[in-house]
Amino acid sequence: MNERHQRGQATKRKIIETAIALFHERGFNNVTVDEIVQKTNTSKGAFYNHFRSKHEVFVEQFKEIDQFYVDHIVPQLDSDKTVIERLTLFLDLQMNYIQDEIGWDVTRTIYEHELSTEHSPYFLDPDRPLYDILFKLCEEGTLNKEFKNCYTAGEVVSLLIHAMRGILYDWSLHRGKISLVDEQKKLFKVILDGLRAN
Amino acid sequence: MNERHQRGQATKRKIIETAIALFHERGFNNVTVDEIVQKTNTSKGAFYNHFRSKHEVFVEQFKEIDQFYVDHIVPQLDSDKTVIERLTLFLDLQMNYIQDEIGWDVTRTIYEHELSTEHSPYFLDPDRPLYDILFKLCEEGTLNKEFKNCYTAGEVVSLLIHAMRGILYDWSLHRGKISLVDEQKKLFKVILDGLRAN
DNA sequence: GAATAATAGAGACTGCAGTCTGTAACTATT
DNA sequence: AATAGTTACAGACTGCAGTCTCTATTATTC
Repeated sequence: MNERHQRGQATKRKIIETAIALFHERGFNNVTVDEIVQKTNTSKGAFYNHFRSKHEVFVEQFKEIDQFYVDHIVPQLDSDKTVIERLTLFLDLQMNYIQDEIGWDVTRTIYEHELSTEHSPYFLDPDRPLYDILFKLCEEGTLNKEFKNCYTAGEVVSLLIHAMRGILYDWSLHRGKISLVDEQKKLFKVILDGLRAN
Repeated sequence: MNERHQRGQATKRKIIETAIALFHERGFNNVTVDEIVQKTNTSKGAFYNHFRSKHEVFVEQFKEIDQFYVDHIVPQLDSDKTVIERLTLFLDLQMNYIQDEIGWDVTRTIYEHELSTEHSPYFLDPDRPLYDILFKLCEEGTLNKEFKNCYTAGEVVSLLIHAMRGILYDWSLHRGKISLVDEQKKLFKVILDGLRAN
């Protein structure tokens, strides 16, 4: 149960790397599975043995996003700051990262695929680190009474997630021609103003 | 410039009606263009003469939504009320209509395909009645000083649209298992609170 | 009204994601 | 070590959206 498996993983890795490079170069829709397969000297059989769809290769890249949050953003959230300040910082760093490192085409592809009926979406996975990060922050915010007391932590998280989705959706729809970072700043300022206890 | 054109329009109508009925019956993805074409005794040539894609036929149905806004919601917006009250009412009636009459699966399909089309998406059509409705309301709101004076009407519309997209996206993602109407109420309450001049 | 242009439509064809069947190389079992 | 089971992979094949070319009929121009 080893040598064969390892060769398999090597093939998978090779496909991921090649595919992601090609997608980045020319866009998801302009890269065919046949091309990926040819460039990696593998086959359709190999490809679909490791991935259920062309989209699924993207999920690999997408998981980097949450990992980045955990590794690089959360440690920067200085606990001297108020929860609202920390949320603002988190959202700002998050959107900057997505805009600069992930790009609208990858985001678009993920948002499209998550809606497609076939497989159950990663966005709804309750174990996604993102949800945990936000929930902990919001919980602290409700305890601190930073938020109006009619909102529970869970409700605040839901609101923020909805807003995030909307911004990222529209940014993808506009093919990056609106500024994710600017739009995010405006929307979350309003939302956090609306949540803040007076 | 007449008889031929009329026959063309009749064909187009026949295709729309048949297609929408089939989509409703078995879902967008389970209906093929070949089937539509066969059932209407037309051809691929006819179909793609009238529509640029299969999705475009589907959008016809979605356009009803905007028509509904114009015909049934806008007239209810009593101008005695403040702009914020009118916006709240508009959003409430809108989401009720989408939840009850359009349904999450149609919404999901639209949201998915708006991201995927090569052609420019209906959502970005600046002539969509929705944008005009919202803009006029928000413009009045800024003139009235109902909103904090740092926001232009255009910015307020953008915020509302982002929020709407996020809510509808998540509702579709959850396959209607969250209440569109409830989530909408919570989110827009916060946003309008955040926008309101003190 | 003859000649020319325009276009609704027919249907064969292409491109590509995803499936299906087969196989060779490996692993597990006895 | 012989046999049976497993799996990474190959590549032919299918299904379907969308394109291309061609035609027949209607509109326009002189």
